[in-house]
Amino acid sequence: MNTAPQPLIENTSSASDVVATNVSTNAVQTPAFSPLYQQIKALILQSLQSGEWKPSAAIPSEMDLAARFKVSQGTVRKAIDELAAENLLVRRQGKGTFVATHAEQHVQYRFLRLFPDDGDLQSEGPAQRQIIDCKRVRAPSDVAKALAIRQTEAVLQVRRVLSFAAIPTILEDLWLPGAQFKGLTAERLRAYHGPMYALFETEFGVRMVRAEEKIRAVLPDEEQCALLKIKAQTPLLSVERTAYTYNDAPMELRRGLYLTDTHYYRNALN
Amino acid sequence: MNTAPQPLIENTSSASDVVATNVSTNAVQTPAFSPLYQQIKALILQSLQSGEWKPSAAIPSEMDLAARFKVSQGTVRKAIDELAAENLLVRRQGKGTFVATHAEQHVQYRFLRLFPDDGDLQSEGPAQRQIIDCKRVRAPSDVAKALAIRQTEAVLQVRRVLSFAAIPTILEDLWLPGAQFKGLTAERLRAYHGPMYALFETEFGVRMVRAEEKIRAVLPDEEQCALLKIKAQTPLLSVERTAYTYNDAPMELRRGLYLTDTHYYRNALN
DNA sequence: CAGTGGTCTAGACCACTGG
DNA sequence: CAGTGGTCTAGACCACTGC
Repeated sequence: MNTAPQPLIENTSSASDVVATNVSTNAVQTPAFSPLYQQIKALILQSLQSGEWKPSAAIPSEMDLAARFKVSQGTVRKAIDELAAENLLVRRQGKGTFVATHAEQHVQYRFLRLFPDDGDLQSEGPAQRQIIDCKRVRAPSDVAKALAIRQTEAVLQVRRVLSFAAIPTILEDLWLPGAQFKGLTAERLRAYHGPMYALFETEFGVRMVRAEEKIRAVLPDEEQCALLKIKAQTPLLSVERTAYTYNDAPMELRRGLYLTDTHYYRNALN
Repeated sequence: MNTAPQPLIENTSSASDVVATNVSTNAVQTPAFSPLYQQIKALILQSLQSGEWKPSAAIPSEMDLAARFKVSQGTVRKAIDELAAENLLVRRQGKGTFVATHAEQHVQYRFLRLFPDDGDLQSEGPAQRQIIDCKRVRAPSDVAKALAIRQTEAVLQVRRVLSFAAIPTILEDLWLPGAQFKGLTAERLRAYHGPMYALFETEFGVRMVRAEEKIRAVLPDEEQCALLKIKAQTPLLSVERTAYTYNDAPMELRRGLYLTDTHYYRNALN
């Protein structure tokens, strides 16, 4: 289990052999000072990314990690604290620290901010999902740009409709890099029950870690009206999401149209 | 400067006189365990709320606070860490810890999530502001509910238009509880240059700490079209914001209409 | 009861700021 | 140079979980 202790960057040699200190390079004055706990954080991140610890599994205890990295428990703790704050890890007192997952989340749909006007939660039950299409295409230029791939590369394009209480509410198009999602088909999407991002984790080893959304108000075209069963001139929320895995690598572009007659997009500002 | 040490709740008497421990009440089994640093956090919060430390001023050093509260520096540190994470305090290494403010913010408009399509920042210069109206009215029922006041109470209603590069982009109506904002007039709003929330801080001692937004897509009515100088059937983002001071007390209801032709609402998901 | 995360302390040293 | 926040350690004890 325990791999060999990883080398830690010593910014300078000092007291207890691994204490971080500043190093004044003569080169381009980049301070480049990195605290020990940041280095530990990076090492834990590596293990997460490499798949050493699978989603929903427990990572080693703080004491174990402290021994492995040859630092104090407090330093490991601070590293884990940050990773937990970023929703990459989940701490559970008395049990351990676990790799976060999009499945078995207390709130299904971690990234979906649409809520019904009345009932507080998305407690109208899970959305009904209808996969319209799933095909392999050459990446359009805007998609290629968003996913940081070349236009010559293939992407998977999925179109689906989500309904709440049998009312079509969300029309989504999403694009995934073909390289990472070989073998994804409409059938597999239909067969899977649970969040799509959970399927990505278990079937393709791709973990969506964060996302950015650009929101606009738009009017739908005829095709969109038909799919959402709405009349023309119905204003819709256009939600363009770019989702990222580790290392800020974009892995999904998603364009959603949200019907906001009986739902609203909720956002908290701090 | 230093007030007398505040009493700390001892969940049980233990080692060093103020260590937090669980107390098993025989009453309704509420654990009611509160770590020391949470109590310290609450005390700091009190001082912020009472105005002991003004916005943009420095609070006492960690060592001073530790002495004042009779706890270790580490405990004060953890309390301040959380307050900084909630944007109530701002830490500056080598200088001190300061009370956060809506003025002199690195990004003006802390709560405004609208960005231009091209230029990354809101670097098209500050928005041009036009105060349309500022009047005192009896609180409509929905406003009263949002502000947690009675319908019989007076509220200030402000209407304004924000323009970017001379293009009207945001039409906002906002309601403020009359009790806290006595003497606010259109003239004073026009005279003040800087974020409105900064004016609230300096002139009325009201600090907006967090907010929640409900976002929808809507079509404007004739009056709104005229104010924004757009043609009918232009879809707009409807952004309804409730802003809170300390203790989660709602202090503002704001309804904005955003033109998203050349701007978008940006949101980060973690 | 052992093992895990959570809190608290005391002390040392580092990095940054400003006089 | 003194003062501030930032990092790191070592050790103690507490709260929670599950066997």
